[in-house]
Amino acid sequence: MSETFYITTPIYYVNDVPHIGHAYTTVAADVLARYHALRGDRSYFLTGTDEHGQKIMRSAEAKGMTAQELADKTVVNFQELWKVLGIRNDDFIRTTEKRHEKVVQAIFSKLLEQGDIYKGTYEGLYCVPCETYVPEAQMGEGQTCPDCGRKLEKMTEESYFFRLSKYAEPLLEYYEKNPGAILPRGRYNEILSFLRGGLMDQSISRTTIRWGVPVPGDDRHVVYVWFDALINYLSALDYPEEGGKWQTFWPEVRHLVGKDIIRFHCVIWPAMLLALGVNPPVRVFAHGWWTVEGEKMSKSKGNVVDPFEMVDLYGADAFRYFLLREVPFGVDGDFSEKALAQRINSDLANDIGNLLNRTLQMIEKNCEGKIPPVDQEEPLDGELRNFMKDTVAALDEHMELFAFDEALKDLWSLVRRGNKYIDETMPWKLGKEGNLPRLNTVLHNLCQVLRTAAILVSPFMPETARKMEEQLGLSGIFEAGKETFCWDESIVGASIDKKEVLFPRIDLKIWEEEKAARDAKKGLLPDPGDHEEEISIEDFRKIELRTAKILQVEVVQKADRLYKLLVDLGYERRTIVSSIREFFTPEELQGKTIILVCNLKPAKFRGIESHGMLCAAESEDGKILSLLTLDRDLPPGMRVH
RNA sequence: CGCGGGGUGGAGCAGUCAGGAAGCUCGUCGGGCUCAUAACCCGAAGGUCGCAGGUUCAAAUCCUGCCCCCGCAACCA
Repeated sequence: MSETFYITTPIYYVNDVPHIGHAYTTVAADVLARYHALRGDRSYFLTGTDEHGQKIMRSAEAKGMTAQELADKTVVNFQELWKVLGIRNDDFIRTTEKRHEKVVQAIFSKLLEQGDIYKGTYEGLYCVPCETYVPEAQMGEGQTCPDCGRKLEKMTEESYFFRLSKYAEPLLEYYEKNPGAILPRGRYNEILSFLRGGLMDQSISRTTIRWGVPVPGDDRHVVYVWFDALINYLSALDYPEEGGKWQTFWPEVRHLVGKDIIRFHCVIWPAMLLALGVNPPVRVFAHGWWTVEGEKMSKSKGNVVDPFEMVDLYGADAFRYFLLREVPFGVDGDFSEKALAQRINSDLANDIGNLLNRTLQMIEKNCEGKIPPVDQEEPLDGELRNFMKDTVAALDEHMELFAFDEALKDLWSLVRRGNKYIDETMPWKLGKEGNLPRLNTVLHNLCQVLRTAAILVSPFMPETARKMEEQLGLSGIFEAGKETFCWDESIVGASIDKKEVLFPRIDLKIWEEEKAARDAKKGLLPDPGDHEEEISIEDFRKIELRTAKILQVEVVQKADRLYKLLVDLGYERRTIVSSIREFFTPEELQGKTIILVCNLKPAKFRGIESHGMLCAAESEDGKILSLLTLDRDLPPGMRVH
């Protein structure tokens, strides 16, 4: 019995360059869609781009383009990435397409007509230069704009409103009946408590923005970008056309979203649908966010993960595998290239790659390159077969719950079972003993395991799965249907085609060097590693730093590197000893204002007591020393913070 | 009282909703094997489950209080 699934990602804002987050959601959706295809379900997988709104228009202007030109140019980044990542979406929708705009307008008109949209006035604090309303939560101190820091002004403008308030109750009722509609559970609770707090009507049009879908019959207004964007899920299915795809796939929806946009998808969107008389989505899943090497991803840190680069370096399949295996879907996780490299080694090279390789090698050697028949069964074989069955079932359950990491763990336990089976049966020994019937059986069983593994891994790593099929000398295994997932007698006699290993091991030593070289190229040096433990501001304040003027410089006798300096702090004069002779002449130092650590415990050098330490930066090779000085004039004795 | 996530053997995590012998991956150590990508298989060491109370026959799990970390106001999934 085949079911239908409509799988979506959010539509991505074309103002961005695609990063790991976009890749994550889209890969997850792709895996889901491929898995359903594998099971013989009918699935429809949509992704796309959100191209309207203020930000697009402004960055287009800055580049001397029209908004449409900018969108046309940047949408390609996403489409390219999906190609590179092996994403097999059924459709790609852009909110600037006619097919979308006309649906937005149709929905707007319908809701206006039935009173779910009404005209009112919007009041808020507005930043004139930025041309944007700033919600209270985002305002800077004293009602200033978070972007430009200027004072906000109270503005009133005409706006259309969506009667969201009316739907708090119906939504609550719906979710109480359908606890599976929002996953994971924590998000469900979050939305419920939000709904219990009641809802306010939402402004859904703007007169200050031009780049958007015009409000039908009132083109001083454009539809606000969120109202516009959400509708893509329906417009891509030809809603409300009679016989359109939406009638097949709605409401068996699986919306995959980031946790930040869950309110739009679990409150506003289903409310819009209820207003339209359409059932809310069956399931919205909010996944977590990635940090990078333990830190928040940000452009300024320069640590944004470029998916193109990752695919380039490690291959699309390994990247896809890592994203879904490393972290439970729905939880925040950390992306680290080293962790990726380690997973490639242990999971992909050692476990699955090696299992294929060693099995094929033995078939080549002992069976003339053809998958042998079952000649002599033993109890252990039945156990293996049961294990395969159990794996298929467990994986199916986990996929249903979007527990991709668990599903992969299930599959890997089978791969490990396969490796263990080799150890238990010792086929190389069977070969030497001439026990061919048993050897054939063992190798046959291993091919069954590999076939099953190829099938089950195919949604996650389509290219790898294809290679496995090819190397096993099989064909059509992904289309054969779920009844054949864990056994197919007809593989006997297939001519294997052993090729290069699936995943070569990464030499971590070499990898470290190459990584350092790459980072250097990006303008990032390798971390020197000599960091101190974190201190509090109180700790720092304990260090009394002051400006000090160098009055006199004397060479310290019987010491090659020391100067005795007399420094002026304004309120007192002190002697300090400093080992900077190889870097400066006395004349260079004379009269300079430096930064002095004043409360350092005095120490004796060559009999001279030093009452403080000057601050200087040293090059890595120790050849250059640079004194900390002031970039404008200040008298001595001033505190440094 | 802003909101949220988290604190479980060396590292990274699961387990907490529905209480019942502390689990997984990596790493370390020892052993086995030598078909295989120095890969595979087995075993061992290592944990007061952030702290303090409470409920219970029984608490990582439920309750109360506290401490610490990390996100959210910005390119953002």
